[in-house]
Amino acid sequence: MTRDIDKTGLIPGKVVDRLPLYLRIVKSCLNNQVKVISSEELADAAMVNSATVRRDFTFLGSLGVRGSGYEVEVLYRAISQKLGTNHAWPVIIAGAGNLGKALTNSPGFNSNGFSVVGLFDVDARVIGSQVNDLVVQPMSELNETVKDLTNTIGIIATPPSAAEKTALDMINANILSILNFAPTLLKIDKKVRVRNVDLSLELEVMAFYSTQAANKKSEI
Amino acid sequence: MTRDIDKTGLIPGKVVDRLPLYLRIVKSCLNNQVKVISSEELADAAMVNSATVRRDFTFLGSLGVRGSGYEVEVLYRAISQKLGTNHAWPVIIAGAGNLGKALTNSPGFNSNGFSVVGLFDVDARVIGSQVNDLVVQPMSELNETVKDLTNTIGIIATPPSAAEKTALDMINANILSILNFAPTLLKIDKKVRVRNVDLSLELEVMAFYSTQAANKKSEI
DNA sequence: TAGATTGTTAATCGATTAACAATC
DNA sequence: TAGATTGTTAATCGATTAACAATC
Repeated sequence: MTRDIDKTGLIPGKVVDRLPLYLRIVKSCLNNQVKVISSEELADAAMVNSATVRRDFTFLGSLGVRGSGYEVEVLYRAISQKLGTNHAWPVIIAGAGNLGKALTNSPGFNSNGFSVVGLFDVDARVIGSQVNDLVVQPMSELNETVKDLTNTIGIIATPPSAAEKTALDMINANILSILNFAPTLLKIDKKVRVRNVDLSLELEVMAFYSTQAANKKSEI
Repeated sequence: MTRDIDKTGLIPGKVVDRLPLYLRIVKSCLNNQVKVISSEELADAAMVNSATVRRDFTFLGSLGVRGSGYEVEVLYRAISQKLGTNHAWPVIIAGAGNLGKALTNSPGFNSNGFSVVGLFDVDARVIGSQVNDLVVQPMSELNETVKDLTNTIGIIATPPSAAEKTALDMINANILSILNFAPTLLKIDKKVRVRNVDLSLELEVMAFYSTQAANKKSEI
């Protein structure tokens, strides 16, 4: 995960990174009719320290009740609001290969306010094909599709070679938040918010720890 | 990205996280016939501080030449060795949906020593279908496929509901390193190295920064 | 020798957490 | 009032980085 954007001025990036995790836990409490949760319980579920939880929540205001804990409903609203997942986020995906299709169908991309409203590709062989309830559109239709939307988030799920051009097309369509799944560092205008997600990077880090473990075993 | 495994004792997790990035940059130098690179140049490419680069490299030994820089070839070998990407890593993927197929075809999963050697599913409708040069196998064949391999890495690309059982199947097949793409925290034996990759989490963090930016704009 | 860049020290910065007064 | 848990302080821990002596 690359840290391309930060500097909120207000709330530390590390805290922001934990909010979605808290949100997921709190939502499962909601589903299970749990009304109140303590920082200790939440900390257990999130695998962090309870002081960290309490400190993190102070960035959302004074939400808890001393002696009792946090009302789940209150937490849910506060975190959603802070993340912005309480309102709609249209998402468009460029690249209708396996990854693009996987993301289009992914529950995380069609809940919490997010919904995939367009799937684009340049390959004539996939344009027109059906994915879920979407039809793959040519990239040339991007502007038209997003022109009446606000705060559209663009996902780059193209091959690395096409990533840069795709980013420019998105910016041209006034998309200012881009999540890039192609393993390339995009060299684009700083006013655009870019987050890079590199799936194979995780694999290499995993290899490191496996090597460590294997070495340790062989020492015995 | 969750920090489930750490505690190398030797090399800090933050440094490990940067090694794959350095490796990619160094590899591109190799491809471009660049023989020597300074910490300053590398830092620029990786978007970190040059002192950080030099400090990170001390964990790999004393690799540089004062007054000149680092030999690209030397760096490449040292980082590959430390990460373990200098030897073969068999990878098996459970879940032959769009995500599983995307990962199977992903260059990052078929380079740097990694190669996907098996793709598994429980759904009779996809078992037997061809993905790249692999045929989707039933989960019941997992043990047989990996029994002669060492250091196999298992990828969970199943729906969340099947993640836990899949993890147990992998452990049963003696797979001790698991990369989990399902949005569930696996409750399994601590001897198994698990890394969780949550794609939608990134989307929520992105939403936060977009909200920030939108708010800032409306303040003007 | 002059110029450059490493490796390392020491300072700084930021994040985590133990501890506890405040208070439900 | 007794018990529990928050919100916050202060200590600790770890990571980053400026600065520079070492040295190619």
